[in-house]
Amino acid sequence: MPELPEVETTRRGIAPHALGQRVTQVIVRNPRLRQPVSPQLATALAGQTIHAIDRRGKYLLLRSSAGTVIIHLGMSGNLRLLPANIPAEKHDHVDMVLASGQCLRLRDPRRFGTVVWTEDDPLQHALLRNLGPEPLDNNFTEAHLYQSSRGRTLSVKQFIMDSHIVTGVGNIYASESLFLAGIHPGCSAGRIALKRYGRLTTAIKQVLSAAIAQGGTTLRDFYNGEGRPGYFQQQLNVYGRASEPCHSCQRPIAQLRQGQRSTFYCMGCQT
DNA sequence: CAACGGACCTGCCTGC
DNA sequence: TGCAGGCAGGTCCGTT
Repeated sequence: MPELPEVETTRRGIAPHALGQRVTQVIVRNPRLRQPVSPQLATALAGQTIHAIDRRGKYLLLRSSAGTVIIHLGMSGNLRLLPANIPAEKHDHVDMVLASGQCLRLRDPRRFGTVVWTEDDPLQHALLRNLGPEPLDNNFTEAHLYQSSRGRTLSVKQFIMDSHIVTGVGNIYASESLFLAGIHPGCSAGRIALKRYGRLTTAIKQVLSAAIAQGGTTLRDFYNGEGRPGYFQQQLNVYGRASEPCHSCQRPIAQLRQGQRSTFYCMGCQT
């Protein structure tokens, strides 16, 4: 489900209500996520105060003085803040109850998400250590994409979806960014010139920023920390628009399959 | 090392 | 109505 804009939207939604709050209780109803919920989470986090909520790529970091909860929402997860007395539903796997009477509730039907506890520097955790630059930071540049793609034969779409190259760009925003940059998703990453990577870098930053401003993209089941959907789907140019007319040239949007994922692009605008 | 397919899960939609 | 098949916003792992 969530790419960087949806995770950032979640972070902004929960931060005002959760920052400075003490966690009174942690309820783990089902620890069987893609990797098991840390067994020590409930004991370690209870009694701690959340003093920062950060994001690294698609990971959320709930920081306390004793340690950090690292959360990934997988394909289908959401993290919402709601009154703790609202009954949990089928796929509500983890509650972090706050002193305010609200709770942070993780719902994840497919259980591809992750909830782990670490007492070390979370940025050095195995899940985060090798991530590429943040796409909205100044150290994400065309030079980085250009240099790290030399000698690579895979498609540029799969290349920018590799979190070790740049983190946070998922299936929707990869297609959208390539459309904005005018680059065919099947181009071999290693054969793209520096100048084109300049356009792609700009496009990625633009698309992600615009999506954050709209509260993310809600196709099916994304809701932010306060339970509201995003609106960026109204501005999608190619994703999910197979055979509909291109907003720029009117030719029908094409669809193909890359690495078991659907890709959408315009045959006229992207070369 | 890089590329690729498969694995992990459930829900929803389509078509027979 | 029931059932099979395919698809879905992510990432890791094993094999070549």
